[in-house]
Amino acid sequence: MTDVLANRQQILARYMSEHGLKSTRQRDLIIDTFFTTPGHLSVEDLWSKVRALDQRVSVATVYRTMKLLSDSGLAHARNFGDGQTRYEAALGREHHDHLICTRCGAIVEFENDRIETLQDAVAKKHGFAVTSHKMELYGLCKDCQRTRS
Amino acid sequence: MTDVLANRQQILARYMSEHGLKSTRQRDLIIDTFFTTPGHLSVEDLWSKVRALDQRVSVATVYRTMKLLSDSGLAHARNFGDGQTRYEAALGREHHDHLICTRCGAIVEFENDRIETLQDAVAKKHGFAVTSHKMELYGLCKDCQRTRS
DNA sequence: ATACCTGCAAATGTTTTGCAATGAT
DNA sequence: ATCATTGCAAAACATTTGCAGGTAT
Repeated sequence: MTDVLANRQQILARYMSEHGLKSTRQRDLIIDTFFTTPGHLSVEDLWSKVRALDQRVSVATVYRTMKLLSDSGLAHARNFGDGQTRYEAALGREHHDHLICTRCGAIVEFENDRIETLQDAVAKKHGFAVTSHKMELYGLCKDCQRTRS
Repeated sequence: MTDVLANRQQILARYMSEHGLKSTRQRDLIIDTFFTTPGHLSVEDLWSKVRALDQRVSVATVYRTMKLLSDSGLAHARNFGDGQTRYEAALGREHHDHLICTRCGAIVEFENDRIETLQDAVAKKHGFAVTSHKMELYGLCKDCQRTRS
């Protein structure tokens, strides 16, 4: 876990110096808050958490910072069909996919190596050099199947 | 092929009568254009095609009609990360997934039953009743790998 | 006649951007 | 000093919606 943290900071530091980016109060706070909050955060979610700690941070900066993290590869942008982009930490995590409950919005993560293997085979067959992929299964979670409202 | 067409019209007719919907010049033209155009159309794409045939059709109506087709199950809404919703015909087609070239935007469709089977198993393991799913592989297509611009 | 539909323009919700001021190195 | 970064408000998008007039059955 310490390794992951050190690794992340290293990647971020390198990325920032390579791109002439600076460390600022807002940036640091946003990045810190993002990486210490589990889940799939929308910019709005993240903004409200950040503002609880420092009210002098604008949404625009949160958008800009998350784009930065996304470009540097430290965060992944996800789109679960609710109209807003959500971000999740990318480093020190295995690749995984999602089950999404269409009633309550619950998101469950899962990994399946055999699916990944098959995906690679498919890509190869079509001559694609795949750099990323996403897979989402939509339906009703256990609880929502019970509660037929 | 004739079966598919007949089947589609039947489903649509039933859906429309069940929901008290009417057949109109705009609606018919939009639906017709949509089903006779292959590919993954954005509303903007579809609108421009429709307007070439009848300039008196507004975007709003195209949006409303595509939502209707989507609700009736005759079209699937897709989101490939370029910011607009794309629609594809749903009937008379096997379920399939997509390979998307991140440079030229090419979209290749594929099917893989073994992946589907594994997806079902995953969902079952987590107690989900899956109603739909999507899987997208992003990368460079054969041509774009060659042309390193 | 009675709903339903349409076009239009205004509204929405999310994300981006121009700009002058501020901040980091 | 220099150049990146910020907040703000305005702009940009894709999409939705209210409403008055038009249309299918």
